[in-house]
Amino acid sequence: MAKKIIIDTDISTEEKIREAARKVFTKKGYAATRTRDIAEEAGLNLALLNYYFRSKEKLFAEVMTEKVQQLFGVIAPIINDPSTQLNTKIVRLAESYIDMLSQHPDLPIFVLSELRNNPVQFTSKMQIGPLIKDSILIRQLIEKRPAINPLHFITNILGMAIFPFIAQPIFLSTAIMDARQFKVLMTERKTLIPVWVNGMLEIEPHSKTDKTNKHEE
Amino acid sequence: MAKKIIIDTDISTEEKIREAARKVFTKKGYAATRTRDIAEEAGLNLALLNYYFRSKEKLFAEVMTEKVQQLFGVIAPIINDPSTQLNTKIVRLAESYIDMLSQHPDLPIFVLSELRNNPVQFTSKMQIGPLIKDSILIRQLIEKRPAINPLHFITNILGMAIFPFIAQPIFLSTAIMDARQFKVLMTERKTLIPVWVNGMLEIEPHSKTDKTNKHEE
DNA sequence: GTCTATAACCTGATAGAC
DNA sequence: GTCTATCAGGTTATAGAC
Repeated sequence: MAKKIIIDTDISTEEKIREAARKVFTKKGYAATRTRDIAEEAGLNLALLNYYFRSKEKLFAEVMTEKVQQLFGVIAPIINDPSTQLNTKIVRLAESYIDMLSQHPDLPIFVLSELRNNPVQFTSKMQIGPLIKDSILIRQLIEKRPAINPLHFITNILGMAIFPFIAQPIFLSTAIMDARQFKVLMTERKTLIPVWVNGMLEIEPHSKTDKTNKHEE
Repeated sequence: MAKKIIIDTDISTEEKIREAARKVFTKKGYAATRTRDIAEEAGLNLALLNYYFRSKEKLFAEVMTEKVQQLFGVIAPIINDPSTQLNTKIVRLAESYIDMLSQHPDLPIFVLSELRNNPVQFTSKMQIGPLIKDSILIRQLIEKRPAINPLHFITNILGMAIFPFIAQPIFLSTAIMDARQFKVLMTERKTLIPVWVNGMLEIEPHSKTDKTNKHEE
C-alpha cells in the first residue's frame, strides 16, 4: 500500500531548451533570435541545442507549429459544436480568446508576423480554410443575416478579441492605458463583445450603399 | 516665353535607397533584412548605403519613423476636428484607414511587430497618448455613453479597420478568401463599420456587468 | 559620388575532451 | 549527455581606386 510518489521537479534538458525557445522566439521573432540567447535563457550550453534539435530552423519549426495550434486551435471545437446556438458560440469565442491571450499576450503578434513570411508551411496541415468556411458557425451566421458576408462577423469577433493584444505595446508605451486598466478592459470585453456582435446581427444597414454603387454588381 | 520644363525622371540615389529600404524593411522586418537586399533592390552598390546613411540602424530609424507617422498620422486630424460630429469622425476613421491600408497592406503588421521591441523610441515624439486621451472624440464618446470606457470604442473602430489587414496573410494562404473577395469586403466595411459602431453606442448592455463589479470605481 | 575589395565582427554549427 | 574551443560562412561597415 506504500505509494511511490515521484515528483519530477527536474525538467529534462530537452524541455528546458524547448521552453527557453518558446520564450525567446515569441518575444523577439525568428530572425532577431540568436541561438545563444536561447541557450543562455535555458541556462545551458549552445552545443546542446544542436544536440537535441538539429538546427535553429528545426527548433523554430517545432515552436512555431505549437504556437499556431495554440492560436487557432481555440476556434475549431467552438465553431463546429452542433449542440450550441449562435450566441453561445460568440460568447465562447470571446471568452476563450481573451482568457488564453491574457496568459500569452504576445502570441498573436508573434504568430501573425512570422506567418507573413511563409504562411503555407505552418497552416496547410491544420486545414484552417475548410474548417472555417464549412463550419456550423458560418451556416448559423448566414441563416441569421443572409445579406451580409459571414466573414465580416467572424473577422469582427476575432478582431475585437485579438486586436487589443496586438496593440497592447502601443497602449502601454504611449500611456493610453496602464497594465491594470488593460486587464479591466479585457475582462469587460468578455461580456461586451457578445452584446456588440448580437447588435450587429440585428441592425439593418441603411440602403445608403445602394446609392454609392449604382453600377451592376 | 520659352518654358523650361524639366521632368525629373531620375530619382536621386539617396531616394532610391530610401525607397528600396521602405520596401524591404516593410516586407521582411528589421532583423531579417540584409543591407545587401536593399542595395540589390535599389540597383546599387552596398557601399552607398553607408555613404548616405551611416548604418543599417540609422536607415531603419528613418523608415520606421516615417511608417509610424503613416500609420498613426491618420488619426490626429480626424479625432480632434472640432467641426465634425461623432458619427462623421467614425466614418472618416474607417474610410481613411481602409483606403490607406489598401495601398499599404503590410504596414500595420510591420509597425506593430517592430514596435513591440522598442516602442518608446518611435512613439514618444508623436505624443500619441495625450493626443488620443485628450481628444474631442473621447469627449464625444463619453458624452454619448458615459457608462462605458471610450477606449473600448476606439479600439473597436481601429481594430475593425486594421485587423483584417493583419490577418490578410492567413485569409489568403488558407483560402478563406481570395484577394478579390478581400477587396470587396474591405470596401463594404467602409460603410458597415460606422453602422456597427453606432449600434454599439446605442445598445444598453445587460446589467450583468454591475453584478461582477460591485466595488466602487 | 560610385565602385571593388576587404576588414572586423557575429552567428550557427561542429569537433572532441570529459 | 554536457561542456569548451573552434570552424565556416555570412553580414555590416570601411578603405581606397576611379
